[in-house]
Amino acid sequence: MRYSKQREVILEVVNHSFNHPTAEMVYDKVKEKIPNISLGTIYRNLNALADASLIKRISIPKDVDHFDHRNCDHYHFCCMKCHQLYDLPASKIEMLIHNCEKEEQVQITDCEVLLYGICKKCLKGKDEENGIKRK
Amino acid sequence: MRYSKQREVILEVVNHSFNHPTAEMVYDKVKEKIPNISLGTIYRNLNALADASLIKRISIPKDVDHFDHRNCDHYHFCCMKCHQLYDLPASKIEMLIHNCEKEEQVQITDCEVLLYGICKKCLKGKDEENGIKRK
DNA sequence: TTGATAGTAGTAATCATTACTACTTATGAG
DNA sequence: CTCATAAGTAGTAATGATTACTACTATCAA
Repeated sequence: MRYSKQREVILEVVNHSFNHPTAEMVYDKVKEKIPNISLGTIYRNLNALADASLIKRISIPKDVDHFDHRNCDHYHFCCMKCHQLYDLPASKIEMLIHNCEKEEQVQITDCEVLLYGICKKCLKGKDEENGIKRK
Repeated sequence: MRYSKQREVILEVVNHSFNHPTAEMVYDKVKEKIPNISLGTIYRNLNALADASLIKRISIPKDVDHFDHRNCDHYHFCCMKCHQLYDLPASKIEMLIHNCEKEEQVQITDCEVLLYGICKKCLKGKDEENGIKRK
């Protein structure tokens, strides 16, 4: 993979975003630095970066893909009321993966745990404060 | 939700499928019993059944949605080589969910664990035997 | 330096999914 | 039972996120 300014900025934007941005959201951020960037370039590079395991792609039912910087293992919680996506700390996942590799004789390279429910805010009835919504 | 023959057959097809069918695959199966069923009817009912928690929707990166009968808890393994989706038995998930609810003060209603890697068959170099492929 | 080729902007095409429309069916109140 | 109402359906059109295409540009190894 050869260097490009566009890809550098896209990676930087994802790495500095803590809201699991969609391609569209990355597009808006990158446009601030490269105003004439093409949406196709965003998609192509997000896919390339995810394939190269430099970022992570998160698929959520009935929603477009989100992307996430790839630091240490963690998992995700999706609120079914405000559709906000939250990070949750990893703890038991390593063991789960290890067990699975042994018992099923597969080789696991990646893991996505998605929990669904109602977030703390919405449980308190403060859902109207949240920003990110599903279409 | 009112009775319809179409929805009954769709639910029956999903419940008797052990290959995590897509809407298209359900469509093909249902057509054997109701030849003039509409694809829109399949989508509408799969969504209704998933919303009513009678079946489960599985979202996989770079793939269309799959559906699954909803029996006891289990999780999924997606082979990155043959793109086959496998069931894996649940074991540690309950604990993980319980911990998370306590620590994060959220209410969890559903859980999807997706592991990625290479399946047993593909590790043995028998990938050409597999059927289901991504676009 | 330079040429092969990966990357890009801009636009058109794709295709899974949803919306729409006119018709059909389930079902519950009378 | 019967019949009005509203949920469901088939068939088709529309949507919209994503990808493909094309002509141009930039990277970088030799």
